[in-house]
Amino acid sequence: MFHILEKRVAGAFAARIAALYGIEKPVQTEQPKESSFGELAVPTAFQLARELKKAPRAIAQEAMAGMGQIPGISAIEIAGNGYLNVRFDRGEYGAALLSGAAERSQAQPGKIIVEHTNINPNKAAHIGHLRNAILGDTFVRMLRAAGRNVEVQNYIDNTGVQVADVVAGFLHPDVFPLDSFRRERFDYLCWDLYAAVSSYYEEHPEALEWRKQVLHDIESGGNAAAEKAHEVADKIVHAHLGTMWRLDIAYDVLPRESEILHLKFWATAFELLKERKGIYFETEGKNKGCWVMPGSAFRSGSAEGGEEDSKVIVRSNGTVTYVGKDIAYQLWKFGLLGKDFYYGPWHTYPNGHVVWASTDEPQSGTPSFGQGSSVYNVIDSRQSYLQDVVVAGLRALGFEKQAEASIHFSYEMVALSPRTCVELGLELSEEDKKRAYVEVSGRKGLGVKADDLIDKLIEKAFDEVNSRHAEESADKNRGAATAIAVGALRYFMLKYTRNSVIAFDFGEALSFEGETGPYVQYAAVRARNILRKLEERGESLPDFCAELNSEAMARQLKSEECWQLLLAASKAGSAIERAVASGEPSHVARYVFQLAQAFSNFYHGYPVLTESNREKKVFLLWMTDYFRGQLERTLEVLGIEVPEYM
RNA sequence: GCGCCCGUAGCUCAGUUGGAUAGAGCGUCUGGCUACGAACCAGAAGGUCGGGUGUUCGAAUCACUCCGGGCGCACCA
Repeated sequence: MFHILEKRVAGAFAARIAALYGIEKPVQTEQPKESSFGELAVPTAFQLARELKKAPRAIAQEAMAGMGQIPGISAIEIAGNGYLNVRFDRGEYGAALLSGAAERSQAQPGKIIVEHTNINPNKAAHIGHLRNAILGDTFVRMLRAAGRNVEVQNYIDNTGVQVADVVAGFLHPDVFPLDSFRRERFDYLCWDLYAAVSSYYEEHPEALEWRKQVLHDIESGGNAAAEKAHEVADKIVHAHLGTMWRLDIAYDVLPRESEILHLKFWATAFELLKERKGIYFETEGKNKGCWVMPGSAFRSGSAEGGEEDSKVIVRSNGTVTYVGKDIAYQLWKFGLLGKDFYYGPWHTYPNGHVVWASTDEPQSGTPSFGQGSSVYNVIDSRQSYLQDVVVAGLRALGFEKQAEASIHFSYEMVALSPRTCVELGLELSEEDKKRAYVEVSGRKGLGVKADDLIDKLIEKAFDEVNSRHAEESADKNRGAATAIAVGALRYFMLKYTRNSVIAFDFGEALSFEGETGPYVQYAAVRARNILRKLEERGESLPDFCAELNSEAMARQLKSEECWQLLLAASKAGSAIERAVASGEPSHVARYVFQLAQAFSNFYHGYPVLTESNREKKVFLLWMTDYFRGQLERTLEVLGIEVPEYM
């Protein structure tokens, strides 16, 4: 509701300024420094001061003088040197919230593709992958809440070197006897095997021949290595989908590299790139014999930097690099390749949603994917260089609009705090101990597995729930504990802004107090409890619309404290909209925490059930119900469920 | 060497894109449960926004510079 008035006020001032000075400019609104100043502040007079060569205060006066009535606004005041402070009509505002006016955002045209997770299918997922998937999934939820049409893709590199390395491990049981690994879970076995193979390569560089051979076998197909590669990748993808589903993360389609190869996506893109001179054949220097993209295409600063800066797209042996395939894939996402995958159902989630995977066999009656109008690639910031190359590829082909609509949704890595490394039994060098954090490494097997972390969180939450609800069954308590664990984890990954490095620390991640998911869940649970207790006392929820008109609202909202609480609760839409605009899920997390704080204040300040004044009691019950709804709705955007009790 | 990111309370981080007196959580110290559940609430202490110069009505935010840290810059992905 808040953002509707925000827009209305901004629009009214913009129109006024256009009429007064002939300046067409969007007007910004902000939160006043003090709540006593009003609900919205308009700093526009300051921004116009230079242009108009006038004192801000004078501009503010002129702007206000001819301003007609704005619906829902009770007063506008000039403050300080030229702030325009706007006050809402409290009664009307409350009544509008009660009637639920215009809360649904209308659908927007075009499809947004969000690609996230993208884990190499050769080992169990770790906390770094969790940040990617949680950020991506939450961004998807934010977009959908804002009325956008979104398709979720999870790209599977099932033919790459990482899979090949694990396959090489399986093919050499003499060197890597399977008995020497923990085998209760396939993805965990591969985790250890991958680390073992990687370290074996370090000591025996000649063994790298295995990798080459396996990659070659995978490409030609119809042999033991190719067979094994399929088995490994498919099993691991299922494991990853299972891990992510624990966190309520699902996908629409899994485009796989094997089909990009078989369906010759690259060959088509290659022809286009050659034809439109996006890449050229290098005849001399270190890149002799390769097809390369000049550095000037994707590096802003490099003035004809020469071959040093250029990026090899096709190797001298004729094989294509990952970036090359990525360009083809990106073209497909926009529907620019002139080719499509075939699709087969890969997995059906418990809620009935089907995730499809690409295949190279024609199928009938399958849905269509791709054809996006904009594309978000959720990839960590270390790969920004490669993302720049992909975008440069589109640009070189003349797809300027699509290049603009290709967004690298980047985020910083998750590292481990030195303390957590010690807890994991990892030996740290002296210099690592002094660092603020230590980088995770799949190759070294250095990291925290996603499922282990989730298990640990559930275990701890289970203890907490049990200590409070010994009367409930273990099953029910485990259900609540799971919701709490997921809430804690998702919130932890979302509370930081994207470009802040997370130094993962067990102590912090396992905390359920303060700025955490469980704190917010707790607020929602308590709101529900009030409403439940009402029924237990034999009363029923009043018909709010019948008992509260705008006069009653105005009377109740004269209380400054109540008004501020309600105002805070009504800002969910505004918070989500800002978060979408800035592409920053942490803004939503921050908001929901403030929302929970506001409710906790309300909870302590106003005994609802024992209120003797009928109008006030109805009003307080409505406030409780409104808070409950806002908390639930916003948590849903964060992918956090509210347990029955906790 | 070049490019990107970061430096804000003891610790971990926000700061609505240049706005009014810089905010949270944790930790520390005080106080509050025969309860709409204390996974909570109230209060206190804690700051040269890394240093400097500049831009203007106004800078944590923009520019330049220096210091300190991180990450990239493969015929790996």
